Amino acid sequence: MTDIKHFKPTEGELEILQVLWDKGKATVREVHETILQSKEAGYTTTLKLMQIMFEKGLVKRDDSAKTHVYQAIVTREKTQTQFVGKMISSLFGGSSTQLVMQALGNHVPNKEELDEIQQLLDNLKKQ
Amino acid sequence: MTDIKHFKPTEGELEILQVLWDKGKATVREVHETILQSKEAGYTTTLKLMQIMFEKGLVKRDDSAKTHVYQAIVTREKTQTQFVGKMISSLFGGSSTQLVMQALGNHVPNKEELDEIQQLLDNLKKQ
DNA sequence: ATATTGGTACGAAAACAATCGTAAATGACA
DNA sequence: TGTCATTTACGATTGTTTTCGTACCAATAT
Repeated sequence: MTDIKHFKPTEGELEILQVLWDKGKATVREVHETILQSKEAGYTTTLKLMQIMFEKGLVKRDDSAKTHVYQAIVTREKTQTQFVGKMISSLFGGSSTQLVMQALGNHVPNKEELDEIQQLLDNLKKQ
Repeated sequence: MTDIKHFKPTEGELEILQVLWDKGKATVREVHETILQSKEAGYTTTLKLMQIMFEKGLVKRDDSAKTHVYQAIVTREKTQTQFVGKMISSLFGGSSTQLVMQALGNHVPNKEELDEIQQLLDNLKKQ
């Protein structure tokens, strides 16, 4: 039995993960600069949050140089699955189809997206 | 300009809303009993939460009798839209299609569901 | 009448998350 | 070497959400 607990990232942690997923690796400053583009935040706030994420095992870091370089440990896919699953059960009565209908109904995808979904749908039908 | 603020329900509030949406109307006890089926909780905890939701305007209540009867004000649909939207932007880089793919890929819908989605897809294509 | 039962109100504590000020460490470089 | 800028470390504060104890109230049964 492994001792790995999988925390659900908080909202603030999610913002940081988003940046790390995009960039692959990033320093606190890089993450902070990115986050600044969409909201007010103090540098040490971001730093502290990333330190906490490190303690939680959400990210790893290379601290061989003065400026630490962070990297996400939890994957985007796993986190998406985690949140989507939670949402389906807490808000869509367990029906993923309901969620799909909601998402499609409220957004209006373009042709490429429609084709992509159609393709996935065709694959599912073949089983 | 209306003065209506739309709060994002917390996790605990969501559990209660779920019950109210299902039942239409319910007393604190009914909500509490239902919640007990899936997790530990004290009665006054549920009560307090529902009182807070009342103050926030998430629910209304009939307090003409000793035992108050609660009812959701926010709709399931609006709340779903709110959460799905937030999730798309915070976890799927703004692409609802990505969310749809995720949900479908991880669940495997049955034939009825597939047909339902296909139908919606067909409608979208006609535009 | 009074005890019992089942309900509401409410304040306070506990748990969790986010923010920030300040100190100490590190490295660049005049 | 000594100063400056940058960074990490960390504690404290603030804000929010959840939990719960206790008081109080109303209806009912004894």
